[in-house]
Order: sequence, then structure tokens, then C-alpha cells
Amino acid sequence: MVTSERRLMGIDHLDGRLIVLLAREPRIGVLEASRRLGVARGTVQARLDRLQSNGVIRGFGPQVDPAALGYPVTAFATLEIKQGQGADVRAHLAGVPEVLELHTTTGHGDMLCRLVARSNADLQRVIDRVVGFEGIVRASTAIVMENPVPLRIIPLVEQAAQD
Amino acid sequence: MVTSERRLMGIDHLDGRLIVLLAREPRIGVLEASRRLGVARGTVQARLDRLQSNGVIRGFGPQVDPAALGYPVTAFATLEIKQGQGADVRAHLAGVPEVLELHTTTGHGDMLCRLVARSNADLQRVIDRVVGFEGIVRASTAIVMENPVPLRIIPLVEQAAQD
DNA sequence: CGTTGTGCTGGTCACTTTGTATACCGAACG
DNA sequence: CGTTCGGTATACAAAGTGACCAGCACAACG
Repeated sequence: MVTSERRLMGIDHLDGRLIVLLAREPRIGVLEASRRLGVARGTVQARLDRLQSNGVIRGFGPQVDPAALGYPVTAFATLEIKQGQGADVRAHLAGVPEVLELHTTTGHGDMLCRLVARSNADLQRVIDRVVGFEGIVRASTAIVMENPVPLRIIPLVEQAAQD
Repeated sequence: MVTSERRLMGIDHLDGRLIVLLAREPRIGVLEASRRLGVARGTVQARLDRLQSNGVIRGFGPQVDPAALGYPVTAFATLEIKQGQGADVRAHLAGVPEVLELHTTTGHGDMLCRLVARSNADLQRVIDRVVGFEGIVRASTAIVMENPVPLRIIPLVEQAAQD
């Protein structure tokens, strides 16, 4: 159901402008957006409904900054997993609040996860908790120093809207 | 300016419940949120204002799914940079739409970036564009197969609200 | 002890936005 | 030619918003 039919259709120019507008000024409503884009309100409503049911727009949840929450340290950990332990490791990591995301990957490691911690010292505690699990063979961690390009989507949306 | 005074103060229990509520049901307004939380509307308004000026909540932008945009392939690339070329490489990568985020890190590589592409074949084009820049010595890429834990913040918010 | 500041409550007010429905228009298509 | 689809325009009731205000509880402070 979740991964039902995802149409993979892409977006047109108006969709792109709408998404970029909403990304830049999230507080504006449907009415104001329609004014900015120079189209009727019904059009914006219809586009938004379609974009959300398409899955292009997942939602409008709050974007929380872990640093402001007291977790200013970010790190990426590459994990090597013992054969057949994947499911257990997933479940274990899902239970650790400091694990913000987890991917299984090709390449040297088997998994890559993003961690946050209250300090460099606290990061040791988090890593111990993450790797202190039977099934994880080895872990190598890279601490984030700078974040020159924060997670963004606008340039990609603009490119996708070129079609 | 941007990195002005970030109070690093954390959040209390009501803040936590409010953020979690908004994350689960972003469409509800201030009034409905106040009803759910059992507090006055003005309280929710004041909390929201404070959370946003604190930087805890960065905004309510649309969460766009790159896959639904036609970019179903995600990868992480570890880059090794030639000494002193950092700034140029940052600028170069910032200009590539398929680069969704970029971090400078400690460890074996110097930078870690998240990429998306239209297909595995297209990923080759993206990687060529990323590493085809004087200043990048070497790159190793890990293609994401599964994403057992999508980027999340709720568990961390709940933990931070325990204080 | 009294004062002050702060945060929450519960209420009102005018104004705006939303949800929903309607009818109309032109382009694309079988 | 008729149908369908997307956009426009309009209407209306319902709901939410921002802006107030007075009252109350509580902690800090002189």
C-alpha cells in the first residue's frame, strides 16, 4: 500500500514553480500562492492535491534542527554486518533515537547511518550503543565538521520541471 | 547572522508534544493543536513562535520525494580533496542539482555527499560530473539499496523533551 | 513581605482563508 | 462530433487567524 503505484511521472513547469514557492515561503497559503503564480486558486488546490497523492510532496512537517535540540554533533557511520543479521540490526538501530536515518548500501560497508550526539564525548556513548550489538562486525565513523550544502531539493525540482 | 546566538537550550515536555503532533499531522492549525494538547490557543502560538525564533523549528517546507520526481536512485559518495581546493570543490558541488547535501568530515575521506540519479546508468553521469573537477583526487560511491530508517526526528524530539 | 515579570488561561473582535460546489471555456482525442 | 480533462470564475458557509484583553498562578528579587 505504501509503495503502491508510484507513477514516476515527474512534474511540469507550474508544479515546479509551486513547489519552489512553497519551499521558499512555507507560511503562505493556497490563496496567496495562487496570487503569486498568477493562476486561479482552484488550480493551485488541484495541483497540490495531485502532488500529494502522487507522493511528490510527502507532507509539510516541521523541519527540526537537531543542533537547536541540544545535539550539535553529526556523524556518519559505515557498518559491516554479519551475514544474515540484517533484520536484527535494522530493528536495533531503529530503536536508537540518535540514529536519524539508516541505509543499506553496496560497497565496502553494508549499512550507512546518520547519527547525532550532544558532544564529541557523547558521540562515543552513541557509537557504543549503536555498535554494541551482536551482528555488527565493524564500524567506521566520520564526524561532520561543516555542512556546506544542507539538505536541499529546490535545484532538483527546478531541473525536473524543465521537461 | 545565521549562526547568531543559538541558545542551545532544548525543549520542555509541551514543546515536545507539540512538535510530535505537528510532525504526525502537519495539516492541523494552531487552534486544532491547542485542542489536542489541552492548552489555550495563545499558548500554542507563543510556543510555536519561540520554537521558530529559537531555530528549533526551521520551517514547514514541503517534503519532496526525489523518487517521485524521477530520481529513484540514491548514493553516497566519499570524496578525497586535494589540499587547499576545498572552497572550489564546495562551489562546484553546490552547482550540481543532483547533489542533495554535502558535508566535510573527519576520517578517510574529506567530504561526503548524497546524490540522486534517474537510474543506475544515470548515476554514472552524475558521478562523472561530480568528480570531473580538478581538486577531487578520488571518490568512492555507495549505492543505496534499502532505506530501513528514513530521515526522522520524532524519537530524538521525544528524548530531548524528557529533560 | 510586597512587587515585578513571566507564562498560561479563557474570552472577544474583525478579517481572511479554506473547503466545497457550481458553471463555463478551450484543447486534445477517439 | 461528443467526451474528457484541466483551468477559470464565482459563490457561500464554516473555520481559522492575528490581535487584543483581564485574570491568575508562580518564581525571583529587593
